[in-house]
Amino acid sequence: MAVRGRECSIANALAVIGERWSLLALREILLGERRFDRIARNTGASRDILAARLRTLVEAGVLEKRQYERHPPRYEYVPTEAGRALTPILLNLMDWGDRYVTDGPPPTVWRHSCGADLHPRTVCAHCGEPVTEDETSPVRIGPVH
Amino acid sequence: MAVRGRECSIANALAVIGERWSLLALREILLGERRFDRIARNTGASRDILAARLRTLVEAGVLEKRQYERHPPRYEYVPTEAGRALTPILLNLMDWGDRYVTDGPPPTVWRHSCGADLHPRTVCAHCGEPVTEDETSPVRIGPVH
DNA sequence: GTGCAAAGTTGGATTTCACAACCTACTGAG
DNA sequence: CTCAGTAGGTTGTGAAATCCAACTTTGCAC
Repeated sequence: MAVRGRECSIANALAVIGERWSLLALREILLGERRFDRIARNTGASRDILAARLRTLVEAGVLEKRQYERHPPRYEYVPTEAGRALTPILLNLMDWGDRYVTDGPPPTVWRHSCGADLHPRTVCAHCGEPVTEDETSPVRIGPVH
Repeated sequence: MAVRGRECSIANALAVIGERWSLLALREILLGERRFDRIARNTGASRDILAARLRTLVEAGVLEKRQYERHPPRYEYVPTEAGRALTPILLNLMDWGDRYVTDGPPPTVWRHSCGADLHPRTVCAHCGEPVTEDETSPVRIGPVH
């Protein structure tokens, strides 16, 4: 898709969710918000840009636009499976922000079903050991165009 | 920091790494590239924007700019601890892109030190169980300004 | 018939971005 | 000595995206 640069699923993913307000809109939706006005207020995005981003996300299959009222027509945005699969990314992003950007205590805390406050850890699906930079290495890299 | 919208470490993180080319530059650096020209070519970013992004990342403490040659002055960019801590986010992003965006096989494959091809899984640091949307819930949410 | 709400769209000013060209300071080839 | 090449940017210009406020549409409550 990308005309230039390395062929890479990170670039492809960012083409879908990498615009400025996309991930914040998805954060609100995964927090349970469903409606345009509330997503706009809670993210701070301007309404025209938010409308464009939501349209992109629907076209990409990350969100579904559902009519919940016929007269007058009213719509809500619900995450698809692809949208729900972004939860780990948002939690890792929040954790990184808590550690390295936000001053003071974390503004938002999540709880896991086990009862503990949720701190995400990314592990190798095969062996279960944590993934850190020195435990991983690229074995095949996408070509640069 | 953000004038409006929810107080949230996701927004704070995106203020640092959410610009269009920042994560792709970090991808190259975590793949081992260190030099401006190679990062520019491999990402496809224009040189002026890349220079601005790298400056932001250095100011934010994600990268360190190191002089490796005095005459003429030459610099390389190396990740700090905060930069290396982005590895799980990039791997999760790549995995999501592989699954939901990229057509065909994954362009880039990583290997974990255990020997297997690396597929990241995000788990609860406390109990080790996978983190999915229905196993998590926000318990305290940052206020909206 | 006035006010309110939801879900956007429209117009205009501002800001950012992309692209090519240029600059500085060296190195190596001929 | 001159020319090409490399590294790491900066500058200028025009195109594109963004921000903001106001407006629209459809219905409901008073």
